[in-house]
Amino acid sequence: MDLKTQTRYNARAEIVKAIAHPTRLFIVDELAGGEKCVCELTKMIGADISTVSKHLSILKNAGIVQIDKRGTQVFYQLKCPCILRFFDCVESVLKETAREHIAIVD
Amino acid sequence: MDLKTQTRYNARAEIVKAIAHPTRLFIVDELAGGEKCVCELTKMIGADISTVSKHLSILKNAGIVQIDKRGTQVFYQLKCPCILRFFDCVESVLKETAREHIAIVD
DNA sequence: ATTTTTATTGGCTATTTGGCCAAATAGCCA
DNA sequence: TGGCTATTTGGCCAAATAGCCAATAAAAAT
Repeated sequence: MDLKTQTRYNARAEIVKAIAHPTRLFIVDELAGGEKCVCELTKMIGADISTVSKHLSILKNAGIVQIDKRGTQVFYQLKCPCILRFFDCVESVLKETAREHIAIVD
Repeated sequence: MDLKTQTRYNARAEIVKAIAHPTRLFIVDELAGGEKCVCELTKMIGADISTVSKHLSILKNAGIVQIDKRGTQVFYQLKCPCILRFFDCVESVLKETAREHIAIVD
């Protein structure tokens, strides 16, 4: 694998890694319904606000979300809703795996 | 966030984490063109075969690939080619980010 | 001007991940 | 059987990740 190919896959992996966390998947799913501020997300998630803020900055640095500051609040919104289509695929992997496990038991 | 929701997102994250690595993204991309055995992939990747084998087992445990043993070789193939569609989205995030960076310089 | 609210950053620890090497396993052929 | 090839597994270490708390920043309200 040459350097250029490697660099390309590194860049892609950075983006995938950004959503490879339960909390961040949840955030992306929530943002699908429209922008939310940090405190709203924090309430839903139930972790420390500093933790949620760090998750959001990971998503922002990956270019997946963008921010809009209004007053003391910061609103996050999805930049590429195409990510949501991927969730259907993840879901189908889960369903297929579940089906196979059932088949073994039966 | 209740326990059930948390469990659901944990399961999803396991799958996303499985492809959140440059080498594993490369493997998935290669398998898009048809099954490959461990040694073929190892040659392309240029890492230790044990390293490649571990990457493959991560993909297998996540339910993304399946194996077919023939003789001494183990062939891996994509189980859910829908993952490939997601790559287009990753690519568009990268392009958009690049465009913004250029806009700052201009 | 001080306080309050909202959010980010730094520091710390615990855990997970990724890579290599060495050892073990499994099938094939002489 | 013994040797060869292909693959997996275990052990170890270095690096990255995730979470909390405390400290800081910035805008709004009193």
